[in-house]
Amino acid sequence: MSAELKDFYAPQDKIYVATDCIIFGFEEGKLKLLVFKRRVEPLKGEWSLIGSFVKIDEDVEEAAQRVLEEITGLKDIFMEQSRSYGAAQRDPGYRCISIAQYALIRINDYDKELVEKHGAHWYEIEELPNLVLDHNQMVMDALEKLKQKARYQPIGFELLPEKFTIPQLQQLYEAIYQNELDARNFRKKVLSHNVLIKLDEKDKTSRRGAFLYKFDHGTYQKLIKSGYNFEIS
Amino acid sequence: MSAELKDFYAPQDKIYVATDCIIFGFEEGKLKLLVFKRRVEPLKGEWSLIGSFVKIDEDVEEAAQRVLEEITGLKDIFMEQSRSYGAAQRDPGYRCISIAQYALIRINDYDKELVEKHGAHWYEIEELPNLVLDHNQMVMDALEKLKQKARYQPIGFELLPEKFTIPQLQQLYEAIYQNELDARNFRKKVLSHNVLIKLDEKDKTSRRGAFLYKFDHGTYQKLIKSGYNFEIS
DNA sequence: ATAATAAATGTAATTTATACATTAATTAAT
DNA sequence: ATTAATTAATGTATAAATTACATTTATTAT
Repeated sequence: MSAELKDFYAPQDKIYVATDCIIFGFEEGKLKLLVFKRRVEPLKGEWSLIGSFVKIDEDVEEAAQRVLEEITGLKDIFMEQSRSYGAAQRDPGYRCISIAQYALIRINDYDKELVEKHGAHWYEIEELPNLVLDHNQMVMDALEKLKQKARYQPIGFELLPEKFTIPQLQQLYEAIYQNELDARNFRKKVLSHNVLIKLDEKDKTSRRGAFLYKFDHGTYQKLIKSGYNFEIS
Repeated sequence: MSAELKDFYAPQDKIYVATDCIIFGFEEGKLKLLVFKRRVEPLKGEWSLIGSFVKIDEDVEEAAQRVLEEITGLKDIFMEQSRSYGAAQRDPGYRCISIAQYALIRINDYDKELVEKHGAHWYEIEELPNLVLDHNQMVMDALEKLKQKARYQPIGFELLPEKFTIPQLQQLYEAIYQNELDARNFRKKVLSHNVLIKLDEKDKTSRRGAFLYKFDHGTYQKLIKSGYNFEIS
């Protein structure tokens, strides 16, 4: 058997596989990121994304969901693969590749308690501290993917409470796209897709109060099956 | 030390990391994919993407370039990460995750000779055979990424010879998008970006002959720096 | 000289995106 | 009770982009 084929049969180089979670949340009109104090040397105590090594009998997605559940107590969180980071020298400790996945979660007080127990902190995306290794790059890449995805699929709703107002939705898109949108044009556009259900309730955090809406998953599913394009702004 | 932290310090589960190459080419107006006869059991002799295990001291990108060079003799091929495949049971042999990368190469006779030596074959993308494992899925996903990318960045030129005609370019975009385009509108649009240089030569495979163009990398670089959007159709 | 082929070209109609200012509902203060 | 303050809600005109569509031109083969 040739050396080449032998390698193929019995490859010798196993590598640690990790997954790191870019956890986005939305609060007070700001896009936020959940970061953690690193618990191990080297760089112990530095800010870091949360991650885990992938276990031998575990899907990579499972590993990420496991980590998220440990931290937030939530199951079935929306998550998308961002990309993998495979540079040989990316981690000074081990040879370790990482598959970055971004998660969208609804921030609420319950989450925040759990989160604090893990020494974590919600940072505004515009005010992130330095993170260990290539984690800042991971955040930038994931944000780019989120921007892309949000433009064509209504994943933004994963970041909002079930009931939300149009101005809240606009703030969210402004935070994701990092630019301002015209209120009239925005409202026209999102309502034109007919996937929002107007409720009889109002959110009363402003003086006048704004009507609450919810996302119509049923209509949405029908529309995507018919090839409808959900471009927003 | 807690069990959790100990795991973190000395993780036990190393995993084989592979990279698989989705190699696109363009010939006779068709988008094509380079596939190989699998050389090892199980599934020996079945059609497969080409790939390799990533070596312990090798970047994942390096591994893919190494494989590509072995097969085609070409260095510095255009390549983009598609996504990773991390299901625990995806490969019946080993626990192995794979990072799929798609490559765009200019098919020519020289390549084809080298390629045939490796038991490979250029299949039209519309007529792909069954591939081993999750490789058909990898192709579908990579094609989707290629479509996305081609819409906003002129990567299609990586698939064409240095000199090409507008009708060839149109055929290429039709093959990638898998739909037909209007010749007048297409020409207007691509020329409007001012990144094509018209040459004095004609390609004479048709009776009338069509003017050859080349891509103006310099102007392109300037334009992207100024934030220009290269949407094509 | 003619026929066959594919390249090259312009315009009008439609759709989509953009810019922009006022009125309406409600609460807090007096 | 009246007024002021705040933010939600709304329409229209203009500009820009996209789409649909048919004829002429250059060249080669007969």
